[in-house]
Amino acid sequence: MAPSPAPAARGERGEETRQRLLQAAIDVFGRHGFEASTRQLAAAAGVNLAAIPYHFESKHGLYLAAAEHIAGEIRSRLDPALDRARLALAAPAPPDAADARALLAEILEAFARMMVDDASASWARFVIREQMEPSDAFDRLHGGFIGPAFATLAPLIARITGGTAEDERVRLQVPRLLGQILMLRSARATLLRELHWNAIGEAEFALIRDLIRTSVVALDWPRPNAREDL
Amino acid sequence: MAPSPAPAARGERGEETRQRLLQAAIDVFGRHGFEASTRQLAAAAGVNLAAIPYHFESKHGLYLAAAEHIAGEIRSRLDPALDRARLALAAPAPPDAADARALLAEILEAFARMMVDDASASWARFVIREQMEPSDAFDRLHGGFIGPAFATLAPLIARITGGTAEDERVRLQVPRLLGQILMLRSARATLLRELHWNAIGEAEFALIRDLIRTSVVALDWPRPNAREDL
DNA sequence: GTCTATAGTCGGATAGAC
DNA sequence: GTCTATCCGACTATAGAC
Repeated sequence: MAPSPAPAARGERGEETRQRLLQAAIDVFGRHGFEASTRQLAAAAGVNLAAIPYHFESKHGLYLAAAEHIAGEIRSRLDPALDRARLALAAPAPPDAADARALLAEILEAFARMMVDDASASWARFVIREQMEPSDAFDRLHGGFIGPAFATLAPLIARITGGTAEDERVRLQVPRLLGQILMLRSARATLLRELHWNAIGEAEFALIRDLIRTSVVALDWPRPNAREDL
Repeated sequence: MAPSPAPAARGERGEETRQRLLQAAIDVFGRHGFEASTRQLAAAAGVNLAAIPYHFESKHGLYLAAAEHIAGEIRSRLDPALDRARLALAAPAPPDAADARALLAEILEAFARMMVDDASASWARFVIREQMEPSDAFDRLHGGFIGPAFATLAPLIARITGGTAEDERVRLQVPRLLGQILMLRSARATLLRELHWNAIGEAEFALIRDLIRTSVVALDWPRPNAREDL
């Protein structure tokens, strides 16, 4: 019944154990899903098995904590680009289509960087798992970063294509654009094999970035207000 | 050491048990990954637990058999559209850009149908899992349908955008286009929540189809040979 | 706060009756 | 071919020493 003690009440040693478990949990749960064993988790973290129920109440508690940690990490990576867009959208003079395209391209590029980064491989797996078969952890992911990101992207796209941020056609562009970047993880094995890549380094990322920019420019085409700029 | 008997040697009852296990395995493995328990699998199939090692040697053998079955199912769904494209590409007069666009749109639409169909939910989960964390089952998926599909899509896109099927920029378009459809599963929870959909029915699919067609038309833009047709 | 030891349950695979 | 019964190792969680 009694939850684990508040972080402030814990010593430094305890806090380190907590952090190690959290990091390991993201990786191991990402790879194996919730079915991963507590032994696996404890071994990966290099801590004792009994530390899991002590710090997180249960394996399930650790799972939820991992989801929240992921949301925080992702938000910190996307917020710089998202905040620039938020600022522009809230300004008295909202961005024109060209400005909106530039802001959007920046956000998508930050997202792609994340999908390519090895350090985020485990987060991405965790999130995609929850997308396909949501558990109660999905609420934390959605509230933590998915919802806020969507709320910024929809009006940004509306500035480019016309229409409003509530229009279904506009809103559908958000997962469409993100989906083609998400494939860097959700179709990674195919990508590497068919393009004969061993990994996604800077040279490969340059091609991906070009593709993103092109798809942003193509957003309002074949609509009449398409432009060659950006 | 001795593998399970050849299908022909098995009675009708045995063959039915085998099929039930295969169907259940695709669903249960898709949901829970390889960590799903044999008891879960047997219960879902409505057969005895001991039938798994009998028919498939081991849980792992059942997993591989499930991968092969999935490849066959997906191939049978995509082949009608893919074969039309193969025929056109092999013809003495290869398709022009407009024809290629129409063929491509058909293939992508068939793929989207599959991603939306409830019956294929379990296949899709299984495949995406293998993409993120490939096991030896991925080879069967790749050989079974991913490789052949890629081999047709790359030259088809080359006819639209210019360049050759070996060009990295052309090849990268394949996972990009498929990725924005794959999101129907890999980002399904977000899609439903943010668009306030309960499910993806015919009305919702119509919007998705429009988006696919638009993205095919936009493929060779801002290149000079973009056209307003299709 | 972290450890070892252990309780109680569930895992995959098999043996042998039918 | 299918079943029940069973082995034995791995599982989560807890108790209690330190």
